[in-house]
Amino acid sequence: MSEDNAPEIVLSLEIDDPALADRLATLLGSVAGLRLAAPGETANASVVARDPRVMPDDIALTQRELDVLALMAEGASNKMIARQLNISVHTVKFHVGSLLDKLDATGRTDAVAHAARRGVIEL
Amino acid sequence: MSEDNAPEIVLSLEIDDPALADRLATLLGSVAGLRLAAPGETANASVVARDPRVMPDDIALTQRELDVLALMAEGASNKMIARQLNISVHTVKFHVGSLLDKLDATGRTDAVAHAARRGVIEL
DNA sequence: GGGAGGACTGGCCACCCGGCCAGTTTCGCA
DNA sequence: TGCGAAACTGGCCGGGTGGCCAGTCCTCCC
Repeated sequence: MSEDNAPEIVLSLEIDDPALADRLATLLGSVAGLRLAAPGETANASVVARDPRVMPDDIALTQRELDVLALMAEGASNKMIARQLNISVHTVKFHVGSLLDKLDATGRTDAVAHAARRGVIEL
Repeated sequence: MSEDNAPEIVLSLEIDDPALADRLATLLGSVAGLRLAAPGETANASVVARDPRVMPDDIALTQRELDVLALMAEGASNKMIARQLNISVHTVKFHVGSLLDKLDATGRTDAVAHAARRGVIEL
């Protein structure tokens, strides 16, 4: 591997959709410095795809709500989210309120748990 | 792209090891037909790396902390947890404090997210 | 017997959270 | 051209949260 001392990255595929798995295998198979794991081989990382069936009725969250939700799941406070998204704390609270409403949650912790449960977000 | 009607595959990276994440981002970023997800964006698939070093073992939580953690994941407030466990709110806050410390979390939401990520609790 | 750790409780306090009220702009759609 | 939806902002306020201090019990173990 010449002067490149970094070893190959071994990737395993955990894809439900056969078509997507095939496309990814093709795309990733031709990348130098990267290799797909042999059956049973321990990989450095896995490519996982959540089955679309798990997301029955996406609870119609807006893009902004999704942004806020993602940051909430990181444990960010309203102030941090506001800074991150370049909006005011009030706007964050507005979106959080909508989130609590749509996700039928009693607080931000509950909202993140519900969202993770129904696959809206990935922890 | 010509006759290739297949849309881009959007990949999100969930890698603990910064170095590995960086290498993967570089490698995957130059693959045609494939794109890395923007923050908060919903991806077709995720590249996850469970680094053994990052997961030392179960973080030695006491039974009481596990009780509190489970109720926290249900979105329960300190007052609710106290009632449920027949202890005072002060004791709940004491356990929550230990949880935040052991899970390296900034708040209760972050704590349940971390716990769920490393399999301490099941959502 | 004495030390260590866990579980438990209390007070105090700054800050955060969520809900309420109010308003604005922009966009698409009927 | 109006009308709703989405995004955004503000003030106000009760209650929740988390960090600090303090203490008491109990059990396990050296």
